[in-house]
Amino acid sequence: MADEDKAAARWREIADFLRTDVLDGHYQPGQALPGEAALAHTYNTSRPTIRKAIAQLAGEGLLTVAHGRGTFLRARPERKVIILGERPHVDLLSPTNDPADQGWALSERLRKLSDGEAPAEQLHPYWTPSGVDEASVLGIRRGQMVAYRYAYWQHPKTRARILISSYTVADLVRGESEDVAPEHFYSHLESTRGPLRWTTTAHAAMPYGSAIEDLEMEAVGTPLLVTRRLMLDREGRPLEFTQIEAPGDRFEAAGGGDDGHVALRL
Amino acid sequence: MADEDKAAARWREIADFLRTDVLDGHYQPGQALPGEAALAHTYNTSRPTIRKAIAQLAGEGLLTVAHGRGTFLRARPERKVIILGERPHVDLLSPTNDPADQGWALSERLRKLSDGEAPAEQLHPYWTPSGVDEASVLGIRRGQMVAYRYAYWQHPKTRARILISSYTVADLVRGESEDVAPEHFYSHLESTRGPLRWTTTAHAAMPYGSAIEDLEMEAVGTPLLVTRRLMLDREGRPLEFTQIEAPGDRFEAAGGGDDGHVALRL
DNA sequence: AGCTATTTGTTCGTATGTATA
DNA sequence: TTATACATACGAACAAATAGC
Repeated sequence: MADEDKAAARWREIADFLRTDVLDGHYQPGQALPGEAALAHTYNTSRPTIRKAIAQLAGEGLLTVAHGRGTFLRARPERKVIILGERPHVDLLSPTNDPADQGWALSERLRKLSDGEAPAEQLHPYWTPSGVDEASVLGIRRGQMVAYRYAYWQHPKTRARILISSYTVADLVRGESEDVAPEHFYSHLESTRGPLRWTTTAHAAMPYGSAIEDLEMEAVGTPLLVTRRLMLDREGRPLEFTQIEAPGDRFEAAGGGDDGHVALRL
Repeated sequence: MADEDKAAARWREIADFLRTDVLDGHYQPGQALPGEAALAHTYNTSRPTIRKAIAQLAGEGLLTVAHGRGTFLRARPERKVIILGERPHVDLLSPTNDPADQGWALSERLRKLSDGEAPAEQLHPYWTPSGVDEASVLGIRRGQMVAYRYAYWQHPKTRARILISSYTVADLVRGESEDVAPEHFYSHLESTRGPLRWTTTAHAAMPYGSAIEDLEMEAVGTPLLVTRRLMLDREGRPLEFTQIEAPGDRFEAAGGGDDGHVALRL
């Protein structure tokens, strides 16, 4: 008897209503939606239910919620392009590689983090045991040592941030008497294991932990775009990889060969 | 008196504890975590708070929650590769293009959706006004007509699904007397607007609406990997784009040129 | 097949804290 | 300072899915 639609949970219905409103252009980017209490009244429900619906849309990247201010339609920024598969394959983390050459700056956050040291010091490698991820990509046992380098870069105009990191199989750059200097990693590997080959991939994942703050991402609704360039020796064994982690709402990866309004070659 | 640290919300603390457990390998992929009631007791809190913490980790892609069964450590499937920037540029949605040639099958879901019609009918274009997204990519006014084609493909072995869709500026494939047949879209555009150029990009976004079910994605914690190939005429004007939407935990995009265990060329 | 216990899902009410204008 | 708006938290009740007997 005139039963309502059926299964759908109330918060899903409401999320659907709000999503339709948003996609139909009822709100302008940046515009505030009615408050939670108002919405609860409008839809004749409770605040927790409204909050669940809003959380859903925030998780879809459509809304952002600001404590004490309100809930807003999220503006979609233009995406910058990260170009992949381009030669020559420079070491983006070499101390001699200046981000300014690429139109980027070292991130403020990086400067703050490296309080006791000169900023450039950050580009020196950390010798550390490989985690499950790095080990899998490099085809080594988990725990085998790698040289880890990283830097946060920031796009001066948009202030968008990226994290560039590199993992090198430690054995290959540790001499018996003395380690290879990081600025010579690539040339050393080329001469000892070359000719080198490269493959580049892009994938997406959800960020967590410090990555969210380090890249200044919205905590929800923004995936991480990971562009990864793997260096292989002449026999196809992985030696190193450099990856760029970037907020998925502000960057895209492009195959080489087009004009490219941008930026960065991996 | 002996107040705890300070700022952090209780559910964040608990999420951090659980995340640490997961990343430290306290659980095996697929293994069930303690129930919500048990966790609430363990952490001396309420079930809603536990649920918030679990929802956070599910949103990070670490856990999956199954109604009536429990909460489980999410297994990370191997990623299949979508190759981009490769020639020749075939029309993946031409009726003459058989998914089986690429090692794929039309998705079961597509068959079900096309109940009244033959499955191949789905590859016929829908003439429809462009939405904000398509209009922006094609550089046309929102609402200007486009030819929309799509197909769901499924990888037979992994059962992973992708959505391939294409938007063509309608004016270019509508004759005065008769429309261009979809299997001749590409050759028609080549002859009227060629020589054609192409650019390919990949980006990430959060899925919503029917995409989640259509691609059989977990509702939370999985971004969408969108690989998009844009066709440009000799003057650089966009004519068409084909995009592949794929679950971000099961696919990655790769620049052409490597061996590739794979699949599909865009 | 059916029943039951377990587990997660939904919803409400309520109270209090914190950020912002 | 005050008002508004979102954030956190608890308790409770019932619904729905699942698994085991």
